[in-house]
Amino acid sequence: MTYPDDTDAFEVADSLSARAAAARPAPYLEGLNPAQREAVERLDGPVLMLAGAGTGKTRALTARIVHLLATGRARPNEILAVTFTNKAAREMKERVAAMLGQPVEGMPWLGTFHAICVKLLRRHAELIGFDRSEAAGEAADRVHLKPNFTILDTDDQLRLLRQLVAAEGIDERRWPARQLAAIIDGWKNRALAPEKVPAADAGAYDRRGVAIYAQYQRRLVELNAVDFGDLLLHVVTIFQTCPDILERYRHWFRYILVDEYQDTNVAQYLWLRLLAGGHHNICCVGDDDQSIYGWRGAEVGNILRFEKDFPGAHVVRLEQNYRSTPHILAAASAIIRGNESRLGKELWTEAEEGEKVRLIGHWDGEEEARWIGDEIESMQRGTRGMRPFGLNEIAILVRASHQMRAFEDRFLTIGLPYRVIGGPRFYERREVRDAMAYFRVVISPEDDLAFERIVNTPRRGLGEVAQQTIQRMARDNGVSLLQGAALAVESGAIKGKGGAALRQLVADLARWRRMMAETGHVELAEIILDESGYTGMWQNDRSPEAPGRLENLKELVKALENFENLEGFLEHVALIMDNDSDDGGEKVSIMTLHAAKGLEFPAVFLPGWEDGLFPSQRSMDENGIKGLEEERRLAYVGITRAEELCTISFAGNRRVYGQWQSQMPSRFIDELPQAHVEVLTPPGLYGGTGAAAGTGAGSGPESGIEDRASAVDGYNSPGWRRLQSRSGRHEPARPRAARAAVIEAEAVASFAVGARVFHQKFGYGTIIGIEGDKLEIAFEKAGTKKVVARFVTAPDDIPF
DNA sequence: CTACAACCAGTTTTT
DNA sequence: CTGGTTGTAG
Repeated sequence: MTYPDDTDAFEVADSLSARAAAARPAPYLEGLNPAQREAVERLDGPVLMLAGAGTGKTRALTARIVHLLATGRARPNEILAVTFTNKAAREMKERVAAMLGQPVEGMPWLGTFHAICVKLLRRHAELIGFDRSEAAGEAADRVHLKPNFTILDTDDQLRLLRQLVAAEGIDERRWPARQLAAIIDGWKNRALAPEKVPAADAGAYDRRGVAIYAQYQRRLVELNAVDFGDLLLHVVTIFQTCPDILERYRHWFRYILVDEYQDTNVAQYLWLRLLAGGHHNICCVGDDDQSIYGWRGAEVGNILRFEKDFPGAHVVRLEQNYRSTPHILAAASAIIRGNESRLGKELWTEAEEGEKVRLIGHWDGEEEARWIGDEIESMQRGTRGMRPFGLNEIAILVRASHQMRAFEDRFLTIGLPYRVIGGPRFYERREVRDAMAYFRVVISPEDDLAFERIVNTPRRGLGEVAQQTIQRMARDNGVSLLQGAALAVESGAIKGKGGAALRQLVADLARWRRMMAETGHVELAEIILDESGYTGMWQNDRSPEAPGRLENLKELVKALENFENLEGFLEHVALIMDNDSDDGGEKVSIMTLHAAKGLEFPAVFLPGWEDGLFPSQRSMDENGIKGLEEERRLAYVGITRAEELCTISFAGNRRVYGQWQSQMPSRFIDELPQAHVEVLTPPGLYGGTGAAAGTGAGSGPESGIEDRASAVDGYNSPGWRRLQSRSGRHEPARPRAARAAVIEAEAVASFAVGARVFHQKFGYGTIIGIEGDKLEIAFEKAGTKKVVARFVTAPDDIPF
């Protein structure tokens, strides 16, 4: 048993120890403040590094690793350093390398929870499994995971669950499989295997959740697959049931470091406790005030409880902030002080005063976007006595992604370059996943989930019936779907066009598989996509997304060039969902508050501070005070992203799902400290339409001062009431029910050939034919369609 | 089997 | 409003 990574990277440690022995001052300790230095040098026993926003946490963390190496406490491969994201892992690797002055290939255990668990699980896969007796009288045989298991993504996971749910005869409309997937995820986040799910959860998913969960886990093992949650769950299970293995790793990992500890879930927490159980040399870095992932299983409690979990723990507080001005810090501190459950920390800085946090209200979301667009343009030139800002220095941080659209629309019209960070990831896009499914089937013909995905994509005339035939063939003969398909072809079980197409597909797959030996993988990928008809499918597609999808396929093939072979590529993709394609030009960044964590910008805009939107109504409804506190932490994260200039805004009216709604300013606005806030005068409030908005708005004389005090005081300011009174302009005058009745009455009357009408989805059009209650309408934008009459109104009745 | 209209639900997101 | 899913007609 020599599993821990024994690859030698000892020279790094040796050369460093040599340097340390020479008694030269350690360069990596220079410039650290006392708190940082303590966090670096206190190597033994449990340490909690409470690192506020912008306090140099990564620097301390990397210095600590280097210090461990330099003092000879551990070799590079004896340090376990865990992060949440690949980006963080990469950054840490780079910074350690930079500090060491040489690459860190010898740190195999620096990575994300998931990546490290994959490594561990590949070694011990066979320990995960279950006993199955084939039939009565036969000896039980054990089905277990193999080291080459595949990692399913959420899509595959869902497809598998759907099958199980359907087999149970459950109506998916009442009980969506998606919901069950979330429940199972929740259990896995808490490290609960099916048999450990508490009785309190027995009612989940129509009382059948636990049973299907158990089936799902078995099915995964049969498929030799795991989902993301399993990576943690299985390793925890192994540690819990195999003391000898746990002991081995406890010994091997002499020092443990954890980044973003406030984001750990129960499974990760158990994992860490098990591994640190021997020596307790664990250093957790985090900030309870920045825990914003409760909704996906993160437990703030983990960090709040640290000192109880690890008796004798040393808590080091990093409170000197190197990022933001005093005004910004004061605003952030005032907000976060509203939270009860926190360990308590007070950020301070030596930086110059700078600008106050700016607050501004608007009529509606569009005006907010317009104002921010104008403001950014003037900031580029330098405005209000401030230095000019480059677009790369500016970010807009929103609570919910749908807020982004107003900005995108506005910025497109004024030609302001922007980039959206986050959003759908490259490897999650349909075309990319389809293409990868083809690769998967070629590499591993027994990958049933991938086969299912591609068997009728592009359309080959293999519908539900044909696919069921294939599945029956496979099941009856105990073989994979692909082999089942081959049997179906030979036996002629599938007739006609579909049969011929399937024969072709099976032959193609076999041929591509043979080609793997002599053809380069990039070329092979192109051949597969081309000959399967997949590329052609999108070329023939007239929908507006098709060109983009073809682009993505090209990009995918290009990405292949960075790998030795297809297998290596797929392994990489399973764990890494990076999407860093950017031309690097000067652009404003738009992202969610969640996506902004860990980033910083000289100037930050925080729009949409309205009750219900931020704090989010749903968060408060579902999690009460805990939900509100998490929202407050989100506000804290948002403000502390700003280095020099932070602008908070809210709108009096906002369109929510197409309906106008009047909004109340966020309760967080009340929590802002007046002394550190400057209230800007909303454009248009003192005359005009907002066209004159922007540049000069804040310089208004007394009226501005009056508002400044009152708007921070609350919702009763004159300025705010004026904003509210304007909201009426969006509301249709007639009550809704009356309006509907009128529409119905008039609509029936106006249905005649030649009449101009309006449809919710297709817009304006002219009636060109009538058949019973169906109208044939030539729409101006959407072409000719047949539509049920009640979905159509005469345009005069359109209420706005 | 496919295409298209109707229906419906709708934060935050990483691995 | 919008996108994703479901139901039905050809």
